[in-house]
Amino acid sequence: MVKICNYGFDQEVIEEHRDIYGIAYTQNVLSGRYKNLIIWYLKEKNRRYNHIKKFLSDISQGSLTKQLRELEKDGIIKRTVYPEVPPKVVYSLTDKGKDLLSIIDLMESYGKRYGEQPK
Amino acid sequence: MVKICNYGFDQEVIEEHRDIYGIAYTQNVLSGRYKNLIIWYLKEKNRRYNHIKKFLSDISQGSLTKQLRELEKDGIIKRTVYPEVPPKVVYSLTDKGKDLLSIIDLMESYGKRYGEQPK
DNA sequence: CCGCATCCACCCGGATACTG
DNA sequence: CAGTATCCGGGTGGATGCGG
Repeated sequence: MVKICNYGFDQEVIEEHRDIYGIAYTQNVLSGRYKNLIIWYLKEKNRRYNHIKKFLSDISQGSLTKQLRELEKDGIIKRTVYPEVPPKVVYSLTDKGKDLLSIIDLMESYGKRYGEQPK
Repeated sequence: MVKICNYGFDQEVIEEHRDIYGIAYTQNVLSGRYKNLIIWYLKEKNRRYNHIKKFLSDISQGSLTKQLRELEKDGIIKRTVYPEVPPKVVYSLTDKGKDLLSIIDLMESYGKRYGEQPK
């Protein structure tokens, strides 16, 4: 059994289907209830912590911070602190993060096509 | 607070960012540890239950059945039962499911580009 | 304003045993 | 072969309180 991210596969399965590496990795980066919404929200422009918080209306502070830290750790977003009082923190997409936008854009158009339309 | 799939948003947020409907919907359809791997695996050809099981080497029977049922309920895959002994069940992608392949293909190439390469 | 630390609830997925 | 039924453990996200 070979470990790939959080998945385990038989050796022979891996040899026959090498593509699963890529899928597993991306799945890992995007796994998290709010991550693709955060990335999408940073597409238009950089955002401050509180803007993201208001956007994801029902997320808790603790959860938001966790998701942001993970995205930062994976190199998807960049965190910039302005040493002011009161503090100001701005999040922006890295190049690696911007490359995810094509995926999220597809998700958006797919959902628009098949999801229930808002009334 | 307006409910969209499993998310809650303020009314004004929704009015300003209607695209979140699509993202939330697609996220919902693909949420599940193994779903995009299953869809990708059905891309090449239709597969029997046990083939999928062997492909996802470390998934349990119960989990696999649950994921397949959800995908079926969302109209992503089709389940065909051949009334033989022993039983034979084949899963295939619907058109709605095939439309997800563009997303998964992008995930695959993204992961190939940024993920750690297998040794 | 933007966090961290802690604790907790819930749900997904895992394990096991059993059927048509 | 392809499930269903049941129970259980871990991890993710929620809630709250405190701090720079």
